[in-house]
Amino acid sequence: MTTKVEQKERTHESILESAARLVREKGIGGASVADVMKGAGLTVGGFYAHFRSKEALVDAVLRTTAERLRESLFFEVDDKPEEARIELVLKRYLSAKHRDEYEKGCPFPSVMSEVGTTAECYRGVVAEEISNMAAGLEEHLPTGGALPRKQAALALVALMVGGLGMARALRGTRLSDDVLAACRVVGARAFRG
Amino acid sequence: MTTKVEQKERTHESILESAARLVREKGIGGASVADVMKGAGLTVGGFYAHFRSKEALVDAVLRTTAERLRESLFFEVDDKPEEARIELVLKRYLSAKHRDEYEKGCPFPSVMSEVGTTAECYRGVVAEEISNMAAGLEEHLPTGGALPRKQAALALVALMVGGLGMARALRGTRLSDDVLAACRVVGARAFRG
DNA sequence: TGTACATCAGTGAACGCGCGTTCACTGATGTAC
DNA sequence: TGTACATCAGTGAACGCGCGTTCACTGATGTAC
Repeated sequence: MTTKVEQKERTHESILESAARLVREKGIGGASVADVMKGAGLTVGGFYAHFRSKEALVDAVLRTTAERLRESLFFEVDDKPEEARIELVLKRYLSAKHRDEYEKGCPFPSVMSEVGTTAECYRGVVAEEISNMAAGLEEHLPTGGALPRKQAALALVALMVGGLGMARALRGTRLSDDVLAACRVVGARAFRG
Repeated sequence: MTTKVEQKERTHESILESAARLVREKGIGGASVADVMKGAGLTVGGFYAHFRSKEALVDAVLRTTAERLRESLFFEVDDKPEEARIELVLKRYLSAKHRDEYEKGCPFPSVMSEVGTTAECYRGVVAEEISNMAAGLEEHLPTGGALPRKQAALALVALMVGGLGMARALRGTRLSDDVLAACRVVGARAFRG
C-alpha cells in the first residue's frame, strides 16, 4: 500500500525528472513550468506544492543531473589501465550519442550561456558542480604530465563542455563531428602533458 | 549636408550596434527588439523599416561581431615571433578584460547554448563563423606540432569559447580566474603539440 | 525661386501569445471518536 | 467497525507582464512644375 506521503514523493521525483529532461533539451528559458508539469502528467497549478519556485526547481535539476553525469562518466574507469582512462572518459563525453541525446546527458552546455548572461542566480550551483566535475577528473585520471593536475583538470572541463556545446550548436553540419574528434585528441594529449 | 538615405544608413548602423551590444550582454532571448531600439535612441515600431525580423537582426549581429572579433584577435599577431603568437592570441581571448566586457567581445559564449537548444535557426551562421575563426588560427599560428593543424585549430576554438563561456558563468567566484589561466596554459601546449 | 504634392523614417498604441505565479475549488486519503 | 470531519495533492482559470510584430498616423525631406 502506498501512503499519501509516498505518493507525493513519487510525484515530486517525476516533476524533477521531467524538468531534468526539458532543461537539458531546451535550456532554462525554454523549459516552462507548464511544460514541465505536462511532462510529468500533471497540470501547472500543482507545481507550487512541490517546489517554492522555478528557480528552486532548476537548482535541483542542475545538482542532480551533474551528479548523475559524474556517475556515468567515471563508471568503472578505475578498472581500466591508467593510460586508457582519459581516452575512455573523453570517448564517453565527446561522443555523437552524448551530443544527440541532450535529455540524458550533461546539463552544462544547455545552460552555460544563460548562466553567464541573464540567469546569474545559478552561478553558485554551477561553480559547485563544475568544481565537482574537475575534482572527479583529478581523482580518476592518472598522475603525471607536465602541468599542475588542478589546472589540467579545469582546462579539460572547459574543453569538454565547450566542445560538446559547440558540437551541439553545429549539429547537422560537417563541423560537428570534427569538433568532437578534435577535442578528444587534443584533450587526451593535454592531460598526459 | 546629409541626405535622407545617408541618415537611414546611419540609423541602421546604430540599431545594429545596439543589438550587437545587447545580444552579447544578454544573449538572443535576453535582447528584446524594444530594448535594442531604445539603445539606439528610437522606439520599437520603426525597427521593421530596417530589418525584416529579429532573426535577420541577430544573424547580422553574429556576422559582424564575429568578424570584428577576428580582427582584434589577430591584430598585428604576424609581427610577433612565431613562438609568441599563440600565447598572445590566448592572452587576448582568455583575459579577465574580455570576460568582463561582454558587449565588446566574442558573441559565441553568449549564444552557444541557445543555438544548441531553442535557436536552431542560427546554426548556419555560427558554423560559418566558427569555421572562419578556426581558419584564422590556422593562418596566423605557426606550423608544426604533432597533430593535424585543422584539428588543433578546431579544438583550440572549443577550448577558447568553452573556457571564456565558463569563466563568464562563474564570474565572481574563485574558479573564474583559474579557468582562464588553465585554458591559456593548456591551449598553448596543445597547439605546440 | 516658390508652391503643391509624394515619400517614407520613425512614433506609439494595439494584436495575440506564452511566461511564472496565485487562488478558489474538488475529491480522495487520513484521523478522531 | 462506522461515521463525521480535516487535510492537502492536484485542477484549471485568472493575474500582470514582456515578447515579436502590425498598423494608422505624423511630419520632415525630396520631387515636379
